[in-house]
Amino acid sequence: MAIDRKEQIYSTARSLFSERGYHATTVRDIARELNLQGGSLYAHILSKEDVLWEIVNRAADQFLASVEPIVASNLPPSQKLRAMIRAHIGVVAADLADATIFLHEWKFLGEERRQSVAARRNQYESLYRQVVEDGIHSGDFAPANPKMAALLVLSAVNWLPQWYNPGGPLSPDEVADVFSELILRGLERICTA
Amino acid sequence: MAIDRKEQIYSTARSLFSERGYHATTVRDIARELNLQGGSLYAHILSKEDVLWEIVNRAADQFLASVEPIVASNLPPSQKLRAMIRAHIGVVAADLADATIFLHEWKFLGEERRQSVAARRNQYESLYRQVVEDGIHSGDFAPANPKMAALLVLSAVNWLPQWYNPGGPLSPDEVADVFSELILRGLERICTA
DNA sequence: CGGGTAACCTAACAAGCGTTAGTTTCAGCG
DNA sequence: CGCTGAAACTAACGCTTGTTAGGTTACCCG
Repeated sequence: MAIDRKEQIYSTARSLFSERGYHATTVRDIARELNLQGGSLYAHILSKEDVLWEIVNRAADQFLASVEPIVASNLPPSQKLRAMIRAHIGVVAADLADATIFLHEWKFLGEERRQSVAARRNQYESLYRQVVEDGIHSGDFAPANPKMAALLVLSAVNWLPQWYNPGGPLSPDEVADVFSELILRGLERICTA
Repeated sequence: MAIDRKEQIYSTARSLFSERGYHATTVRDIARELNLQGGSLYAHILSKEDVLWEIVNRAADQFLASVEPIVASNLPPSQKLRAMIRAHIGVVAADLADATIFLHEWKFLGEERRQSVAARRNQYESLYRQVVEDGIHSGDFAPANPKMAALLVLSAVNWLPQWYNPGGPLSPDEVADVFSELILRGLERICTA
């Protein structure tokens, strides 16, 4: 049985880091979950921080990879935004823990690594900003404040891990569609009888 | 000079807990900021967790107190929602640290206290849900999914502490108005030429 | 002036942390 | 069978954690 202990460690760490937070999770906690002694992990990992680093980076990869092709496509802005929200929520739903760690626990990396993650997070957010700005300039969107409009979208998708339950009544795509509709068309009844 | 050391401790803890997180902040960190020794704090506090408890509870008070009178008023739903968003952002802007701790660090309280906070958070969120549902039932809002619509509003206000800078170009009220407009009227240009 | 008290310091406690070194176990293979 | 290597264990390291006990300072009130 070619069990990959390293991956098991990452997987366990993902659960615990996202549940309790990085600092409240000890190396021995992770080991216990795998029926190991604390020190035994160091046959597979270099340090606790390295584990966090690997998890955060993989999550960043997932989010960026899911959204970049959509930005690069030539869909109209509103379709792009819908597709991006769908893609993002798909990634979140596939692993809530990854998303939580990517959003919150990355702060506990060392200076250098933290900056690297901050850059990728900014990169991700700027993709949303870019689509919103394109939509406003092309006239597809109302002449809103583009920064604030992008922030509204990002707020919606970034807050998702705090409440979304994959076993709940709405599928990831359904959640995405409802949010897209609300963001694009608004809540107030102004155009219909 | 009647300096209230207890309040100074709370204030320092607020900064540090919100910057580094509860577990990454040590009692000695707080003391150092006040030119004290670690143990000296215990003349004023009972435990580190008690400090967190006090901070979280005060923040919960602030948020609830700012929004409850609006819900109880007889404004139309859309005006209520605008006023609530204004009130919330006002509280956030008055102390970003409080908001961050209220949203994230409360999880590290002991079982009993954590449940008490969870209840108050639910109470707060249900106020928004209630206003949205009223608006939908009265016909002021489009017949959207009320849970999701409330979640969109809550996402926007809950994500605020992550990006809002009180020294930035937009005043709290301006931010609130822009968000209100976007949420109520939507981003897409559908009713205008 | 003198006694009390609140605030602080020093020093230490037990427990827990991330991490390392040395040793044991055991399957795979000549 | 005996060797090899990986993977686990035990045991400890140096340090930090939250917290406490006991002594010292300094100020208020009679």
